[in-house]
Amino acid sequence: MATGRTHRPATRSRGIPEATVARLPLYLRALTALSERSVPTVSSEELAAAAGVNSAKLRKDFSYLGSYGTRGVGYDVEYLVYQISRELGLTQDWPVVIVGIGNLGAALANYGGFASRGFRVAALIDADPGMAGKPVAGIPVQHSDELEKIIEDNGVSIGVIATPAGAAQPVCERLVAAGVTSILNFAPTVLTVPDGVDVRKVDLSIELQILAFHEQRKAGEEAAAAADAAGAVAAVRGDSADKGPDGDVPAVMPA
Amino acid sequence: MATGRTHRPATRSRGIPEATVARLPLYLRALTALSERSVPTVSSEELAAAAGVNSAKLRKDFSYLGSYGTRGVGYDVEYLVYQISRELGLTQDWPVVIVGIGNLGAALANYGGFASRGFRVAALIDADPGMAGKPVAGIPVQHSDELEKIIEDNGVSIGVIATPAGAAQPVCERLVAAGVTSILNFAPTVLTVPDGVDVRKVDLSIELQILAFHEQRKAGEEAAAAADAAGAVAAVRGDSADKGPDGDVPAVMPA
DNA sequence: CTTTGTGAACTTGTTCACAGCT
DNA sequence: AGCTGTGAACAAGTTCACAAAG
Repeated sequence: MATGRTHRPATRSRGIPEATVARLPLYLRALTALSERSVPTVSSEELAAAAGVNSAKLRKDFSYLGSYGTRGVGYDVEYLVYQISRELGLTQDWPVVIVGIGNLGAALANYGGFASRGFRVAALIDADPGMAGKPVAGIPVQHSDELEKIIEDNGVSIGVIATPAGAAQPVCERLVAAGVTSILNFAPTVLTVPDGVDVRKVDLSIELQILAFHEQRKAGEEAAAAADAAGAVAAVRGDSADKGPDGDVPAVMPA
Repeated sequence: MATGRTHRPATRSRGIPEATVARLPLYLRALTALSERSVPTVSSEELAAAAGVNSAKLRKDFSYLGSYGTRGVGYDVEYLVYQISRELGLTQDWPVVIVGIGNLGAALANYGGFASRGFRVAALIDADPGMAGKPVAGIPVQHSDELEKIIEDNGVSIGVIATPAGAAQPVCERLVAAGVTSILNFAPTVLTVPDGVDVRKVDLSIELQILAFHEQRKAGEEAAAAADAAGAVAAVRGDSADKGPDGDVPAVMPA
């Protein structure tokens, strides 16, 4: 659909790596805190520490945006706040709808940091007619029949899905059909969308499972280290595997 | 602190890439759905589609776990569910505490998928004495004075932080001091933790900002494409930059 | 002398394409 | 014949280390 966009202004080719984009909000938050404390300038070292990354990465990230620092000095806080905000598109404000006003949807609607940075909750939508009209976070819930009309009237392009898993895909399709092109999905499902629509997912149980993996690995390392120290062979856990490599037995190679 | 763990059992060196680990929960979810529909086997192609990845990636991911498939046939659903569960550490169950029982904490406590897969909410903790004893999701909230005792008594190693931003770092430190080594952080702050402690963060406003970036880029592309088509030069947005490269002006290079 | 900005080296992750089993 | 498992090519992301700028 899009015309071939091969060239770009000579200045700086608009190819900010995805990993960098994902960190800009982090930098912006750290910078905003500095700005509130009226700190005028900050070095890559200090800012990196505040954002929890290393300074080389931060400098490289900023280099994709342009040359915004002063050698020997650092970065001007206000100026960087502005540049990053603009880069992220936060100088305009984005109306957002939240669909599915259960526990989570209500929590999201109440979330303060929402309105602060360029986002405005344009509507709360739920399929339960009993919810209609009830105010949540000061905004009356509307019935999902109104979904298309709300999207169009408010020019909404970002939708948040906080419905049960089963409802997510149909809701997603209605949002997209009505003109939404970015979706933040809290439902534990894979959403299928047409090209040109962005989906990001937030999934509690996936995050916990990743933590469990590392937690288990830590326990294994400990056991192995202990066995190492004792010079003993660790006990074999009884795994009922009938093929594939053995279960993950903490074995020890004597030095 | 850890003993040098350089060797490993000859079988299959325990080095599952992080990116693969992050996808295992996705595969597991798809497989569980198949299992519930009593589907006996599945091909990499089918499973990949269900998990929203491509089949080469899925096969490569599985190859890190071992050779669990059958050529010409596919993967045994039940068997894979078991292997992935074991790999993720979900065959044991993990007691979890949630600290900060506001809107979000309550929503998390009520989240069903929590208990289902190896995780058990061992306690809900809040700093407000008025909350103490109140049941949320059937579990009585306990006061934060009890935090250390709860962690130790229940052998909790995973903590979820759902407090306001300001409280997150102190809470984090108490959790870690009491023995927690994995933290899921919902507060919009960077947590600083000692080595050996894992932190994962879930941050609504970061996700929205990333979406806004892409949304803005889409709008720019559209405008540029339109300008292209018209053979006209797009209007210059009045940016008040005093240095650095120009604002992101959609310029056009005439062929 | 301090701190940025960035090529170049390195590491991690993805995709390709096909040999090897069943 | 069909589908997995995996080396090899490729792409993305990170870190190093230092020249250039103030």
